[in-house]
Amino acid sequence: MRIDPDGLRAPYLQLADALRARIEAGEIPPGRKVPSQTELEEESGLSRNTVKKALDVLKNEGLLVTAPGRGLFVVERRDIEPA
Amino acid sequence: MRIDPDGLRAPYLQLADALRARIEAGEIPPGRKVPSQTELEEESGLSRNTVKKALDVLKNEGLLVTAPGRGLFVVERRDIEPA
DNA sequence: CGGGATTTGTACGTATGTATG
DNA sequence: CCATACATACGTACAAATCCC
Repeated sequence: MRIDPDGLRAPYLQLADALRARIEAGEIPPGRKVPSQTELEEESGLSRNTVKKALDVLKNEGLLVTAPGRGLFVVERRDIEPA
Repeated sequence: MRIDPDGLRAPYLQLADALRARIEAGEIPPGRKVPSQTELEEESGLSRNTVKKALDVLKNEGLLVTAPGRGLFVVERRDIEPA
């Protein structure tokens, strides 16, 4: 999960991109639980807040949904369609 | 800008609601500069991050755009239509 | 062009609340 | 009751863009 803190693109966007790629590549199946925020923190070396910010992007895109106390889930595939 | 920190609705959502109402009521004309984040902090009594989170909601709704170094602007009215 | 003031963007650390199991 | 996991909020620091003198 290489994140370059000095890259042109902000780290939270790099993380969002990386996760989006993994989801769209089918690496993380729909309806499946995704690595927890804590795991993503460790994988990426970013802070909790920054990880959440990346997840916010993907939630806004409709790719992910979060369930308090349960985890992070990939939304059923319905291609690209915003709210 | 009464925000109830103990309300059922999270403060950042209360602020987003309040701003949305002011925009949709035409109180803040399109293309006009909106109170700065610092001003919104003072008006609402919320922290910078929380104000920004409220603004993120409205930006995602397409109601606002931000311009670094310049400020916050109400988007030209094109009714409700996401990306 | 320099430099300060203003304003938004990004990031971290921390504390607390809520939901689930 | 406890552990895990996400949600909200505050404070802080620094970067980048813009504006104005």
